[in-house]
Amino acid sequence: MVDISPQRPQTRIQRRNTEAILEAALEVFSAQGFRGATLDQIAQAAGLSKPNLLYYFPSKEAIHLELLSGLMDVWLAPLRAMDPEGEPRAEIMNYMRRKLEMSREMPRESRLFANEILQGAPRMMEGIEGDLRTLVDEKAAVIRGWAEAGKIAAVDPHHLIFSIWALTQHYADFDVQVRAVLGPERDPFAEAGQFLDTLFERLIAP
Amino acid sequence: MVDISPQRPQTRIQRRNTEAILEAALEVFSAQGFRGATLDQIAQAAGLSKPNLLYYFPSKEAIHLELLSGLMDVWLAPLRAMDPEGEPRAEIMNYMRRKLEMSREMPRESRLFANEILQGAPRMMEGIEGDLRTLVDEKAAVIRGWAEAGKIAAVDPHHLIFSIWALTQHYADFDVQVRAVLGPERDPFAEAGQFLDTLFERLIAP
DNA sequence: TTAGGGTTTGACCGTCCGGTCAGAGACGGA
DNA sequence: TCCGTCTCTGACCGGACGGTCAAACCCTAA
Repeated sequence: MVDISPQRPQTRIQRRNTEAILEAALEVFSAQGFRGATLDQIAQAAGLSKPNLLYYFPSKEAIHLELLSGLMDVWLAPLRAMDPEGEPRAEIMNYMRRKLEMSREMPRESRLFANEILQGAPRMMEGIEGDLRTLVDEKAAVIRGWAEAGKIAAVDPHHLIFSIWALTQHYADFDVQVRAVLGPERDPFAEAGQFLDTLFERLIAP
Repeated sequence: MVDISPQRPQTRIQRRNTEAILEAALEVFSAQGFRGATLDQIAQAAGLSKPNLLYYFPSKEAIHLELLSGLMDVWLAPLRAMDPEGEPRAEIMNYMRRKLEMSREMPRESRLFANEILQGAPRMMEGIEGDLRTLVDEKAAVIRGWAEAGKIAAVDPHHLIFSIWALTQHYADFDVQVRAVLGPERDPFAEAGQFLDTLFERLIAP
């Protein structure tokens, strides 16, 4: 029996294999979408047989769900880290930079997320309407306070956050398009760092 | 025999049915992705039987391809319309506004496109590396000229275009997330119009 | 009205794919 | 060494799905 309960008294083999499976599943799901991925692909990428894979997870859906639920926290960490007591412009710029770095370091996670939202977020709606919305509203209130205090320009806080998401995730989710347009010599993420610094400096400067 | 050649001497029935199929396919593909969509779903949405659908198109892939190739031109039209002889700031702002309007009026097309790019653009690469790249490079050169003439701020033209894509398409592709965060009373697209006007005004002001 | 093509359908096929199962191997504690 | 549990596998199942086909239906132009 495999124990999927919160605290897992796992053997070495269990830990190694579940990790390999989740890693492989992230690779495949993010590249093919849920429906496009097959258990055979995931099993092969993980170096296991399909029945063996199903020994560790009860179903394809369970693997997907495990990835998504694990992702939510990681994904929101940078926003959570935005400090209401910090220096307003630095806090916003740092949030944006952390988010861009996540796009560079974790493009597969970004695409997994994008795939899910594109399909109408059938397996994430509760998390989005719950945790995510709560957190965004909370941070939006902080930003609004900064704007009212004249520390940053008066812009809609929710859309400011959306613009950070859109611009940073674009470089991960549309990577192939960006690279195809820029050509092989240019470094999208390095340039994006420069460009987005300029963009947001000008947007939030009081 | 159905004629799919460039100029089609179609009967009324043919035109009606191929249109119904493409409309239905757009609905289903954009919501489920290529792999997630089934011919039965498309046929049902089009009000036809599956074999009848396959009388008009040789395969699922062919329908998808027809949609994508038709989409490319529509999608790039606003950028094509950017006039090198026009007033620089107005041209850029109008391009952004047209793009945002397309996100509002054609969210399914936007999601179809996003789905394709996310999967690595297996069926669009030639178009992206060809037409799209050529057009973007051409317009980027125009924008660079405007910047060098001091008509707009000095920003990287390619990334300026990317930012317009990212910000406008975000409201179509991530619609469910945006609405879930904003709540049912707020109008995402109306607010986006305001916000993006401010953002790009500040970005490109010389 | 009727011949001929365009149009539609039910039945069917082969494959892919998620998932099951009985049992074989491997491993560790006593 | 031996036993019990954990781990792994080949063979298989049933449903979904893309696609085919022969035959029936219908529309229209002469």
